[in-house]
Amino acid sequence: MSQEGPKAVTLETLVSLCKRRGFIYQGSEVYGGLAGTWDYGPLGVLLKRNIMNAWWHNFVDGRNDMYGVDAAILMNKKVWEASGHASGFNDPMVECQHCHARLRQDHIKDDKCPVCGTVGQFSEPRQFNMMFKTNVGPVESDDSISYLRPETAQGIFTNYKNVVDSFYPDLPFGIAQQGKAFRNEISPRDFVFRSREFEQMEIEYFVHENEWEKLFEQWRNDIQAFLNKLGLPADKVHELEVPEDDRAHYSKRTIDFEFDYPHGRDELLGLAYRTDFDLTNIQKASGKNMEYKPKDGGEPFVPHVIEPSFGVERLMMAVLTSAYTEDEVGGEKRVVLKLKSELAPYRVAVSPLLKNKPELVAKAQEVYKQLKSEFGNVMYDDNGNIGKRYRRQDEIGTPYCVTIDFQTLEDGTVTVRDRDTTEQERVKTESINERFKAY
RNA sequence: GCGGGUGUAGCUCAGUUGUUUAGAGCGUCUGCUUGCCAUGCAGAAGGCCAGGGGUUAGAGUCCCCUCACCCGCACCA
Repeated sequence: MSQEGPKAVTLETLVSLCKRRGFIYQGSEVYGGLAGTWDYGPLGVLLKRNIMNAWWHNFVDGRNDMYGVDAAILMNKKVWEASGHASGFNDPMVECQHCHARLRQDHIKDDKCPVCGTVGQFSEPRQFNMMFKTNVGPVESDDSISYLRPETAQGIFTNYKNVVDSFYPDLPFGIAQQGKAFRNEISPRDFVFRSREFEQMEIEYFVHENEWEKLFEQWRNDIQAFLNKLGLPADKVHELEVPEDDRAHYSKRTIDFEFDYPHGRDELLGLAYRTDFDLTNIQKASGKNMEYKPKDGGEPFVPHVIEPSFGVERLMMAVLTSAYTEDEVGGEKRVVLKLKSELAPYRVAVSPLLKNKPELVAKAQEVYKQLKSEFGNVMYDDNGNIGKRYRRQDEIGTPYCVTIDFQTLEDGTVTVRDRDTTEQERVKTESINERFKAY
């Protein structure tokens, strides 16, 4: 088989581009870095925000059954005790390689697993808990211990009752949240794919138990449609039906959506049916009633939950991987980020053809301000020569370049150059804003 | 966390058996170019050689430690 089509981008190439062009820098770089942390530069902020907005627009604003929340990162430690995250923090744990039970090492007798009875199949002892521990308030004591949240989901579950009391939504309905989460990963890897501080976009979708299968399928389709909208090619997205043995014990079905990253096929997001596990747990731990009272007077019940859970950085890596292309133009390599217009950091770049001609510069500034005041994410670029500017804008995914040339001074038209086709057209200066609303 | 590798300019990399002022290409900046897809010309800036400690008369180069990144393995509740 000959190698047809574009060569897949390497992780190294992507990391290099991200740094060089101001998307993503290593965290604390001037001090030698801090493993598992990454900082977003001017373009990275824009791209990341565009991705998060696209998600919110698609799954929250675009639906009539969704509510947004933004919970605190610091939470009462009882949250993590109830959820099971806090167990094993103080004691070294071993895992039975056979049944995957996690046990305190000092509870093991005769090297035998008390759960399944297997002998001598334990992993090395270690701290399994990956939560960052901190103290709330000035006095350090056991009572003041809190954790940076290792997932955003609990912030939704703990507000479930608040949202129901405020809005009395009909079932099914969902609560969505975007926000940072923290995990003290043993080995952060693969650029921003696995880091210690990351951003999640999660939905807890509350349903009646009878409906979960139907609604799970709907979510599955909605997710695929969304990924497609972001420009991820269908042949790089894979659904992995997680077998029962690998699922969390409370989950009756989980699909991992995987993507072909530069470092290989790996998880992009998860869709899990979590039953009523979380709300029931909170009900037990807090003593508060988590039941939903049907408006038709039916029996109250604890809703079941379908959870689509996205990692922003992973989605961003998938978007960048999908967008990266290398064209051959006259024997020269042309790097283009073929981002969807709504995701591109800059909507359009404006240049004077030559920067030492005051008439061109003045006109270019005027057009720049005209576009900037309406769209915001517009770049002024007078660096080097026009060919280089086009190439640079290609590399950061700017869909259009507007060039003010000598003809502009004569007839008021500007050149609009298309990123993907490199074709140019002349557009009247007055209608230039209209031209870029079109996306 | 274990094993292997790497770390020199913004990026990609040279730098010999240890020796004066550390190099290239690209990029960046300045000026010129009626110029449209990495154009051409002239000039410039930019490096405590990842950090720390040793060996040596002398260290980018040899040794030790630390940090970060990459590749495997393990891990990813």
